[in-house]
Amino acid sequence: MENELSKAERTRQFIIERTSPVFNKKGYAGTSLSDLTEATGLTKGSIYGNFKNKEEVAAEVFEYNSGKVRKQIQERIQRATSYHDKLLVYAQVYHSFTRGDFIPGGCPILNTAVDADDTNPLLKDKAARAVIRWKNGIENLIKAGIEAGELKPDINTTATALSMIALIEGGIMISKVTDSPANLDIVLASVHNLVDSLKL
Amino acid sequence: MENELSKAERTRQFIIERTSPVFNKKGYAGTSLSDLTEATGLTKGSIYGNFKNKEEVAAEVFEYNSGKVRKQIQERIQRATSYHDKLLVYAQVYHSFTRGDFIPGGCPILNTAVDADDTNPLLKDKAARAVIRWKNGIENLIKAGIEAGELKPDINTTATALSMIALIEGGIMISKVTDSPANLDIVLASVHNLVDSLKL
DNA sequence: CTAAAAAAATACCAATCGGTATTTTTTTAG
DNA sequence: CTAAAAAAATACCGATTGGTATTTTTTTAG
Repeated sequence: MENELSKAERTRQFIIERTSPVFNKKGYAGTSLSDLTEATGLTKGSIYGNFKNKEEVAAEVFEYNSGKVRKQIQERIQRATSYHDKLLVYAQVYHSFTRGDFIPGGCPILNTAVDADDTNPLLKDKAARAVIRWKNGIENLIKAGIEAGELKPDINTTATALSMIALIEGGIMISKVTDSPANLDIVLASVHNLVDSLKL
Repeated sequence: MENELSKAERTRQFIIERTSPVFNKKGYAGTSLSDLTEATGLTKGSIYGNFKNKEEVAAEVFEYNSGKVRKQIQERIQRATSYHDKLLVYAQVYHSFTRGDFIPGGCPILNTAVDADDTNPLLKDKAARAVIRWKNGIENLIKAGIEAGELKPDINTTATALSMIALIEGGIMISKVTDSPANLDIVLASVHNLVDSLKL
């Protein structure tokens, strides 16, 4: 066998990839087993041979979707030279969100958080961890920027991080529901201004 | 008959009131007909005698929930004397959101927008109209504040309105998923700062 | 108080739901 | 190439889904 991945690993990944847009668009309750068989071309027996149940597929799909966004952001942050530019990456990456279909259905964190916060503890916990990780990432960038002498030393890091995330997620919600990418641009300009105001 | 409302009108309203927390928490697909009969104590026949289908109940429930929030805000805005204080009402009202259960399940606009934007055109349209109405309300307050000589004349009204809404809705999402009302307070403080910065 | 009208309950429907036991096919290691 | 192991397909399960036709009960107007 040439492939390093077992058949099981490969179909698991295949199921996750194919069903990821469905869960992100329709939500957990709105996605049925027949949606999964339709999206994959596989049968129920095959899906249940690779996953314990629907919830396990949804959980792995969330990790897949949110990980995709996170890696894209991390990559761009590494390429950015100043901490100011690193912080701007968030506004830039989410700009492309409402346009193309990098992640069909929009931000998986927003979708899963709202979908699961009153219904599914497992998915809620995963969404919460993603938010906290994101917050910590921004805070650490700001702190590093301060230590490097690039940013103002008196910044409220937590308030800045949470406000950036809130603006982005709220902006995505607004632009998606109003079918207006321009609305997201306007809100992302506020994120841009916020990041600019951190500079010394 | 003492009551001015017909029996049909009264049960219609009764069904809307009783099922409103269910739809707001579980979403459209996640709410079943048996959830509706359970919440009301009525039978399916009774519900379908008063509503065309599940979607019509959900649509009226959204109007009920979002209207409840809107009226609360309007009432407080009328009592506020300065335009600065009127704009602050938004931050104040949503503060109580994550605490008590004024609207169980959180902001109906956020919930319905995210729930319906890829699945239910009717509910999506209602959520979109609610967002736009909210945006126009803020814009009109700012314009009136400028004309009254209370606020800076060079404010970007659309950007300010959309950023306020995005901050509030994003903040609600964050605080609900992380089970931290403090996180909402932090974001609402940013809204407060934003409103303060509009003053002459 | 009564009779017509309206509302609610009962009983039912096919379709689909998430999930499992079993059989068939494919992969894998020797 | 072969045989054991694993994966996928088939066939099935009871429960629930949204919705309707019909009957019973309640409201309403005179």
